[in-house]
Amino acid sequence: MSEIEKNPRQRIIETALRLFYQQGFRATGINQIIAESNVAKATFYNHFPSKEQLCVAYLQARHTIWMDWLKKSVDSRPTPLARLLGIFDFIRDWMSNCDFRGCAFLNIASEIPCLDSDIRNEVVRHKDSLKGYISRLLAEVEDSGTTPLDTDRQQIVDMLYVLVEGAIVASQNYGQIWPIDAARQAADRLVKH
Amino acid sequence: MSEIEKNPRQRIIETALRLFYQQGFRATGINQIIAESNVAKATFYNHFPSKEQLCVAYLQARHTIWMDWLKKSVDSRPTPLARLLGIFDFIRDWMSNCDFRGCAFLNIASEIPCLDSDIRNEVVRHKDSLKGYISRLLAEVEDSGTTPLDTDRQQIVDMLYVLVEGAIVASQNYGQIWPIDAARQAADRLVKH
Amino acid sequence: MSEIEKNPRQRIIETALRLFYQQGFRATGINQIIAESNVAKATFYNHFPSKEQLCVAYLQARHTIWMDWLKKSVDSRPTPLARLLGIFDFIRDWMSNCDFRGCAFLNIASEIPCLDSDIRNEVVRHKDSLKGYISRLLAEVEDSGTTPLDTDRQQIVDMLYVLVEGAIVASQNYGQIWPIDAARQAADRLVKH
Amino acid sequence: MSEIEKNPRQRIIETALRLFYQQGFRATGINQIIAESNVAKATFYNHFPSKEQLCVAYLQARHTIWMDWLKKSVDSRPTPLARLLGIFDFIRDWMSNCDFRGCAFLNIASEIPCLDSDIRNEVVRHKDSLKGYISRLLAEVEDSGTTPLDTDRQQIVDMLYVLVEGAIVASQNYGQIWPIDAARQAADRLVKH
DNA sequence: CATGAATGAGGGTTCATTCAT
DNA sequence: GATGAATGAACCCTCATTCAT
Repeated sequence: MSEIEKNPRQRIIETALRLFYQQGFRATGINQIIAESNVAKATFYNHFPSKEQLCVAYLQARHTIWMDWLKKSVDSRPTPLARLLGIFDFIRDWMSNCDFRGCAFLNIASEIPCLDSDIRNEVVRHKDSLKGYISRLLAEVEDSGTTPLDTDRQQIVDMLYVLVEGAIVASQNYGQIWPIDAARQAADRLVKH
Repeated sequence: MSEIEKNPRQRIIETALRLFYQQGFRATGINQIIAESNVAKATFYNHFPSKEQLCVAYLQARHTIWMDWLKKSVDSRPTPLARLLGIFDFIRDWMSNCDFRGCAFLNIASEIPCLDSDIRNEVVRHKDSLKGYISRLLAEVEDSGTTPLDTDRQQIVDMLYVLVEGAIVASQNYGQIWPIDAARQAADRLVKH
Repeated sequence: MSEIEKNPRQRIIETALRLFYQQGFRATGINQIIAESNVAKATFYNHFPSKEQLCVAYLQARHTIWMDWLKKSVDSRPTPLARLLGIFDFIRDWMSNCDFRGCAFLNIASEIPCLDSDIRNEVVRHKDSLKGYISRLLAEVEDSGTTPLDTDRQQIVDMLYVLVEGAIVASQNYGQIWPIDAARQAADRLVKH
Repeated sequence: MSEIEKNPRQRIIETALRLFYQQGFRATGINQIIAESNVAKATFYNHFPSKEQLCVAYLQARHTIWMDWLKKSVDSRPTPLARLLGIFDFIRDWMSNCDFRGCAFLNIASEIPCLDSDIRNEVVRHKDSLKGYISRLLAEVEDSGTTPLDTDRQQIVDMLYVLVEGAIVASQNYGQIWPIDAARQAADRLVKH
């Protein structure tokens, strides 16, 4: 099925997935989006009331895609601990393949200072979802282990989540992999001790 | 000394420090900068060849200011360990006071995907400087301790740096303090064990 | 009968009566009209070939409504003279209740400079009708009076009509009632002397 | 001096005087204005912060021009009464020459329903000025007359003002001269009796 | 060295209308 | 007869930058 045969909304979303991520929100004009989506300007505005709302739809689509990537990668690991740390292995692969562009959500959030906006809400929802996923992976580790964690599990989750964020942005900043490895090692220690 | 008496370059830098940080790079127009700097448009371009170069100067100024804040806060702590962990205490205070706007450098980097640009280089320099500072604080902890760290010191530095970045961006995302506390606790553990 | 049960054409006309009058012709978009009429876009164009033709239908509907208002008000007065001057009393009430938005027909005419258009023709027809009504009311005054007017009746009609128009637009401009009172007083004098 | 040599602001105002009057406010796009003014788009916005503010400037320029026309015409009449009624003679000439486009101020007001806007304020100022002028002309008639008016002068002024407005809009509506003559005749009677 | 005027490309959005179904 | 999708031109406005003075 050629690109042109898909419905306009889908074409717009796919273009947004590419351009918003690679160029940023403000750096990407509506004109470029409609041009590369092969869509008339009014058609765009029939589907999305504003650029901001397209951004919300973009983040929702990105959330699904990225979480699928993550889960698929994590599920391929053999043990609960490998799956938990597999988050960092996935981030390693993903960051290597995205030219170290980093997290689509944090990048957008950097451009939108206002905390209570539809866009920022979508970012928080994504991170909540990620944190929930970390929590479930950690629970599996606990269940499988002989010795229980000596710390409140939620505290460990928070630490792991912070390590994930740090790994992403530090790797993005340097355009290098080592921050992810450092985060993985730190996570490994925090979980084991 | 009234604002108007300062030299134009300084007024522009101060305006940029405010606007670029609060609004973002692309969201801040040259017109707003020159208007709030009480400077003629051509005067601006006499001092800065482009908006991008102003951004570089902005980041350089911001680097000095932020590192001074950090060091002043850290220096007030009594022990080497308190100073090392004091980084997170500082971040707590700072983020509470900046409306959770987060790191000026990472925010700009999110808007500028191209890795090899003057702006991104300035961001890396800042983070290198921060990492070096962490390294020195950790060295003081080591020197004062009875038992040496059982890990390569640079590895710990990397972990701590990643925790710092994670603390900042996670706190920025949620508009809340808990990620900083989680990072501090993780750092505490990593250093002690 | 609920709004939604009326036929589409009627719903469109009623929406146009509201929006064209309150906002103006050009300021009111087709999209707003179809949205507030709960009508599909193509349904609209099935009933009206163009926005301009909707405007014609709007003016025709407005003519009926406004003349009914006028006549109902005038008919409630006891004497021929009271009825003639009752035009101004009606305008007083009407302008007070329409937020001084003024004459729907003159407002549209202001937006459509071209004299020979369907829209402008509709405006002229309305004003001819109004002038004819004034003429009939004046005839009743003449018939009831002992002394005939010393001037050609049509001349008086023209003067009264001009006073009516002046009362409306001056009151609209100022958002005040006094021009209508002034016009009434002038009409009173012109008829009596 | 060729058109192109005048300064941009003046060229823009002159274009606005032509286009806003002939086409209307909303019907005239900024693009047409800048094209016919031979001005770059940004140059336009350097001189006028918005289309609305250009409209204000347009009305101010129009006020000066129109009042000058009026006064020059009135001043050429021999007696106080001829000068007072000369207002209608001027309107006759003016309306014949403007293709019955009518009053620039009332036309704009028809497009801008909101009473408390910069534009509507400018309209009111113009009409206040016109009414003041009528008042002064009437005062001269009174001073020269043997018998004083048996009515409060301000009441007569209001009537005359309403007649002027009615003459303009009725003539505009019909594209004919007779409403102006009717208004003149009514004014004549009101002043004499 | 400092200035205000001017630029043209592009920003996001809405317009009245037509089309296949 | 009724519909929702799609159109492209036009809307008002802002952008970073350059120029003559």
